[in-house]
Amino acid sequence: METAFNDKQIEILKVAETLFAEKGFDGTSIRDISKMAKINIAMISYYFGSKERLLESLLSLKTSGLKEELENLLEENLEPVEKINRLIELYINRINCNRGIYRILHFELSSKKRILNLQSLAELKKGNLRSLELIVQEGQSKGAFRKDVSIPLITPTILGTFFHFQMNKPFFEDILNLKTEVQYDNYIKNDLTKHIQQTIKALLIHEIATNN
Amino acid sequence: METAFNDKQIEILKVAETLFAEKGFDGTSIRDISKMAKINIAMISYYFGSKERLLESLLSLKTSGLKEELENLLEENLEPVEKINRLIELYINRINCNRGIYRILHFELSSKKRILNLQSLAELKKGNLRSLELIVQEGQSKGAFRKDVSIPLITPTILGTFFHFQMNKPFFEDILNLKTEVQYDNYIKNDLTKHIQQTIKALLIHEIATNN
Amino acid sequence: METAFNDKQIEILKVAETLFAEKGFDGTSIRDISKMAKINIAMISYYFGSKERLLESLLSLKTSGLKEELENLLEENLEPVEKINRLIELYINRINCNRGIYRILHFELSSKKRILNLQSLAELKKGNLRSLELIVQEGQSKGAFRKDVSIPLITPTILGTFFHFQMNKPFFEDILNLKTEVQYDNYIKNDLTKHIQQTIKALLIHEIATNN
Amino acid sequence: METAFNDKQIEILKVAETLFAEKGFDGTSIRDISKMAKINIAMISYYFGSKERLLESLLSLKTSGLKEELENLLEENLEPVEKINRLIELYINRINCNRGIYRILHFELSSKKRILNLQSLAELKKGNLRSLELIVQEGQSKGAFRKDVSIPLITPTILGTFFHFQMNKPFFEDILNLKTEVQYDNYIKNDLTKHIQQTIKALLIHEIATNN
DNA sequence: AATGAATGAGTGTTCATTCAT
DNA sequence: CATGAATGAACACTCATTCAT
Repeated sequence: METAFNDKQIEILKVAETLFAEKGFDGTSIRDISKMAKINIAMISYYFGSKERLLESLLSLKTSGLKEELENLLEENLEPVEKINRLIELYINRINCNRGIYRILHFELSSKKRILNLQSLAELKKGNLRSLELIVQEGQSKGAFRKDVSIPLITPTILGTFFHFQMNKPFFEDILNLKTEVQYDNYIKNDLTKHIQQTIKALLIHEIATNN
Repeated sequence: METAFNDKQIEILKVAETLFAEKGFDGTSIRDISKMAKINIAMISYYFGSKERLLESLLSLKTSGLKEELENLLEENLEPVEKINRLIELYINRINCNRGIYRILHFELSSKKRILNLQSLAELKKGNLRSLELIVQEGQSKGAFRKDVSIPLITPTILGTFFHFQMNKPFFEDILNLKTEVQYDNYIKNDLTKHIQQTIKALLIHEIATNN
Repeated sequence: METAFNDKQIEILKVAETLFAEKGFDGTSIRDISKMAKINIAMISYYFGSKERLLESLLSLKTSGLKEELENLLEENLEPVEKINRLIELYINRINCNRGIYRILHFELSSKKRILNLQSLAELKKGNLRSLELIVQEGQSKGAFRKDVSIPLITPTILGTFFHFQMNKPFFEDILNLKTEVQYDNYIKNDLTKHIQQTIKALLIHEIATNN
Repeated sequence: METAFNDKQIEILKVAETLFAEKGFDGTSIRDISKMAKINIAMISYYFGSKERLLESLLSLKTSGLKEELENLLEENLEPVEKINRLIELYINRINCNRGIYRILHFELSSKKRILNLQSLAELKKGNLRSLELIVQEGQSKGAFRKDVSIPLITPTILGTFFHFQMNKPFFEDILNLKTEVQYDNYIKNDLTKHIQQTIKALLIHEIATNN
């Protein structure tokens, strides 16, 4: 638990999150951050060591707690299908609150040979997958879920759907006629979440008749 | 049809695609490109005007033909479910061949306030959506597909699943034990494609019983 | 006599000496010093005022006592040639113990328009020269030494020979096959010292025949 | 022979030499150089790759030709003692023309763990030593020189004396009453050179009587 | 008396682009 | 038509020093 950030550090992290989300990691300079956070440019190196380590701090801050939330969900007394729905809700909600950072986490980082704390990120992903496995296997043993489903590919479908929507925000705002930020957020909370839940549910339950 | 590129331009575009895929748009310098393409650094500005316009050229080159392929698919005499499967195959295959550029197209660009030719990209996306709509609506009118499906969200599920898998390549190589490039590619062509087809099929066909 | 340094100051000075010797004055940051001395970075400015004044303190500390040693030597009842030999020994030994600081004293400082306490350094050098003069003049009056020798240039020959050897340490380690630090130090104490003594003796005594 | 520098490069090298001589390598910024050379700051990286490689270029430029000069000297039909005198003259003259760079070459570099082209510098030094050896050995075989002299230590005495004088310029200007640059240069050309020649000659010829 | 926090100037280097030829 | 040379702005980062406590 070295993550005891002071006020200025938190301010920097907040600004960094915003800017990384807007312009990507490479696209954001520490000058941009220091200017928007109204701190001296040297403070970033001073507090975090480097731009990359700032990102690391941001990642660890934003991903903290997810593991616990998932574990709590596992303990709850719910039907498997309901657990899946809750898991999707939890994912969407959490990621929606931390859009920028999750985009970096899942996409920008993948394309770089970064040295950074990828180990802990991989652990996080593995933990998430393990939680999902437990839920699905529970449903399978209860006879509620089909058994010929590739569990590791469920997460890409959940998160990928969300991210693709998010990444093409202007396009969807246009064709779905979402004129305000509120409308857009509501669409995510209601329609998009339901679509993903519906999709995963169908995948897990649906008896595919004969072919393919 | 301004796309009459000469040999050097094509070489530049090829190199640019590779490097953009590897290191992202911001992460790639025109020095890198000019070095790898063994051309003078000034050529890029000379031929394409700027780094951004080089990207535009690359995008238009790489997305050309997709529209026609989709229209051909629509004309074919196939069952709706089979058309969907073919469409998914077509998407995956095409995108898999142009990984780098599609990643930029769908993710990197979204986060920038770029001035570039987003109009034509939006048109492309709209065309793609329209094709999908036609297929789904055909299936719905034939009674093969459910009617309470959000068609615009199908594309995010198809492409998002693929991209998320792609972007987390090292992670999936690890947990799926894909040791060689060939194994990885085969997994995409077979398992991942099938997963997406299975998912969309289930979504479109599955009669969701009572709740939700 | 403002030189009443406390423990921390002494620790800082010790570390500074080491680092200045290793990496030069410009090449050493007060961060390096504070880190190695395990004190707060602000301590250096606090205790010494500035990096330059830290150097001044170090110089005055390290050069203290030399004057007295020289004066004691003058008093001793020795033949002039033996006094010269002892003086050379004294120089070599002393400088060899304070390599880093003497290098800065004689070389690095000369190239800077430093404001620092050059006056006291000049006084020191003048004192040293005066001691040498007294010894040589004694030898000359006794008829042991030639009279056509430029006394001020003797010091450059003594110290310059030593410094040049020291500064090209890796080179001489190589060609003289000095594999360990001990071998190197022994070479200085024995061979190099003898070479300088031999050189100065020859210069002072040798009757140059006819030409030149 | 890659050393075909154009006019601007030569201008940069000239300025760099001056500034390195004045303020040392670390003490000189490429901004200083670019400002004094009236070129854009980026040109230094453009032409030389880096500040360190600029130094390398400067070194190779300034040390070129020395080897040939020494070899020519070896060929000449002169008495050994005269060859030594000429060698000293040659050294002093050459180094005096390239003060700054030789100071870096012999002193500043020694204190850094530089990766740079130290190999070629070591070769140069070895070559110089070899030339000296040949001359001294010739004198020894002719019976003109003593045989109990450490040849590798002769160079430190020659160069060290000169450098020490040079490095303490203000001090010697003071005590030797050298009021103008011309007086100072003349002192080097005449008195200092003669002192060194006298010293080395005495060392090589003088029969040390009994003791020591 | 002592220090963690903070500063502004400075570092070497790389950037996309332009210009003269 | 093509390019080597050149540019100024920007980059991440480190510097010695100061200040509030």
